[in-house]
Amino acid sequence: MEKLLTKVLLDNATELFGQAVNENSVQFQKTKKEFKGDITLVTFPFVKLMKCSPAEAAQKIGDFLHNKVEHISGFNVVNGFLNLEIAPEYWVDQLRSIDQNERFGLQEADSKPTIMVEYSSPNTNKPLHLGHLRNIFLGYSVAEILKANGHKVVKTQIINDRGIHICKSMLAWERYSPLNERGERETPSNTGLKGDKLVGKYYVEFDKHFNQQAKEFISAWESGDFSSVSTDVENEFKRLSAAKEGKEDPKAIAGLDDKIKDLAKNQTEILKAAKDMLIKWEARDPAVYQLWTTMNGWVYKGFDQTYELMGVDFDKLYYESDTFLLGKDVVMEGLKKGVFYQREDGSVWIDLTSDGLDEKLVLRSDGTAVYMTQDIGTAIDRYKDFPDLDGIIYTVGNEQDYHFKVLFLILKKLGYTWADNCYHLSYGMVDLPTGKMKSREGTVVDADDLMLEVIDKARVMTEERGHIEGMTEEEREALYKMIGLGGLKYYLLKVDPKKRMMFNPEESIELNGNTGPFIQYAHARIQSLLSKAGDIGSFNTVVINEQEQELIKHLSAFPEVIEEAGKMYSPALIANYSFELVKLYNGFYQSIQILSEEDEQLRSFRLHLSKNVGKTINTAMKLIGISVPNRM
RNA sequence: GGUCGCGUAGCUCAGCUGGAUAGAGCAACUGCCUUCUAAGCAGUAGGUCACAGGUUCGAAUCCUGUCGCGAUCACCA
Repeated sequence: MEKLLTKVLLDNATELFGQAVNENSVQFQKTKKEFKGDITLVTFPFVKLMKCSPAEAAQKIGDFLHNKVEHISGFNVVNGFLNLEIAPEYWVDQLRSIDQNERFGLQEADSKPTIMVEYSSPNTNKPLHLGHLRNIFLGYSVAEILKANGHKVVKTQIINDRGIHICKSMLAWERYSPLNERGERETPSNTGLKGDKLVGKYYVEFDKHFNQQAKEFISAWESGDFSSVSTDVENEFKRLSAAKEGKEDPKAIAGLDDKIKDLAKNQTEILKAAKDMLIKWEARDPAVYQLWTTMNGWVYKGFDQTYELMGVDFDKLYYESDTFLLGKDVVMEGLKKGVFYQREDGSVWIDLTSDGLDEKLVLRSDGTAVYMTQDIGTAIDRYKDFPDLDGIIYTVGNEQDYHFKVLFLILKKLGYTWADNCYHLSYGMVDLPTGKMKSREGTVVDADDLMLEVIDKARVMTEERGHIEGMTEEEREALYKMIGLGGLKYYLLKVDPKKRMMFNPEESIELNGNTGPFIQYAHARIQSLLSKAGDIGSFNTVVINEQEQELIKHLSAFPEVIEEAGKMYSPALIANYSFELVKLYNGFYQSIQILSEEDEQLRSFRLHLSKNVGKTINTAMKLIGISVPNRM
């Protein structure tokens, strides 16, 4: 309707305004609740052209549209705002066409270019935590939203399966894992621990010894004992300690203490051992490689379990161990082309100062790759893997904003025009009421624990309410899972992804208000209603009330919401839309009777309306990865 | 210190490509289940949109500055 009205105004601009007008000056908005009408035109932009007061302009345009456009049944003017009223029959027609469209809101599948969405990039030395949950749910949802917009989507994850951090877990496991009576070290099968948890446990174990060894160095140094370190280290320690003298600012002192700690850490035997292991790994040392394969295997099994519970999947997996060497030749080519430059020590850099950024290293002086090198190579590689790829979306926290800014800029400078289609889906960190999540302080919320907790909470609360008689044990378990995870996903996705958010454990398992279960409940009620109704018949002419009209109006907006959510990469728009829809429906549901309505036409209309609200809830929730029950 | 982001009700968040009297949920308080699922509905109360300027017919929204919070600025990943 809005498009139609805009077109009518533009087509008749000369007659109305005396000259052609820019499309941007035609501003429609939803009519505010307190005024009569459905759609409102802001008339201020036309006042000058028409050389009259806003009220007169509105009156004139209102008269014109009223006569010209079929469904405009009336209008009123308030403060220069033209509130247009749309005939109820128009909305009834809208409902009919929504009803006939099984894929309401969705664009034709695969009608738009292919987009890759990378939405998980776990390290294999630690289990997944709450931050990963936001990341993964967000990326999964955006992938689904893009599909709904007609894009072909390749879901992917990059698995960080190599590097010093993995070696740390490996080393600690070899050194500190107790042997059982059969002489075996701990494994997932002989401990019953999930593989990622077991490996994570040894990463923590490494850190413990690591810190202990560093501490020993520092106390030795503080007592003047430098017997086990080089004079360079000795001098550096003395320099840092001297710098601390006389400093008042606790932050500055803490910074220096950190540097001292790093210095000590670098001297530890255990870190050196881990580094040796990494070198052996890179040389494909059979024993190290074997250990690496085994332990990563445990982790993947653990991750798979977590992903399954989360209800997410991937079309293509990338492993860093396969890709970490990529990009070097591209850098060498870029060097020849003059995109990069080489310093005396042989390291390769790019100067981005003219773009307002810094100089950035892309190859170390020893010729090895850095993170950036790898990312350049990997991106190019992905376009080789998927020749019809149009863009890549990287779902990564906003702490890496700078990295991606640089990455895309480099790709562009290297001449890859598709760099413009790469997008960093940057999301804000998740905070806890107690502050930031810090692994060192043990305040990290484990993904598995959290999911089991919300499911358990859903169980307790569902049993309390007792709508589950007659359900099998399996059905009940599925329901608890649906509600618990629905609540958690909704909680994490309802806020704007770009924003830092607060995770309140209490609120995340709430069932009332703006929550997943609230929306699921509405769906269950609708299904219950429909199953009691039997044949829902058909309707021709009905007189609908304001609530019904508002509901249809809101339903009609669904396709645009999906489109907007796709453009903004924002599941939050879908969540908020759904919440509004359910609030409107609940108001309607509670204020009228449906099954006992005597007017057959009206009864049928209301059932159709309910059915389509249910259908839309289902579609919308699927887009944010949430399933909806028929009973709860 | 440079760069980027954020600051809206007691709490958590919408609204931000400028438009009417700034909206929800939670928490608090009032009502509503002999009637389709009360995980619901109706209502009351709660605001210097961090602060100060500027642009505009009109600013929570755009610009500048100040304050506060966060991130980032590695031959780490």
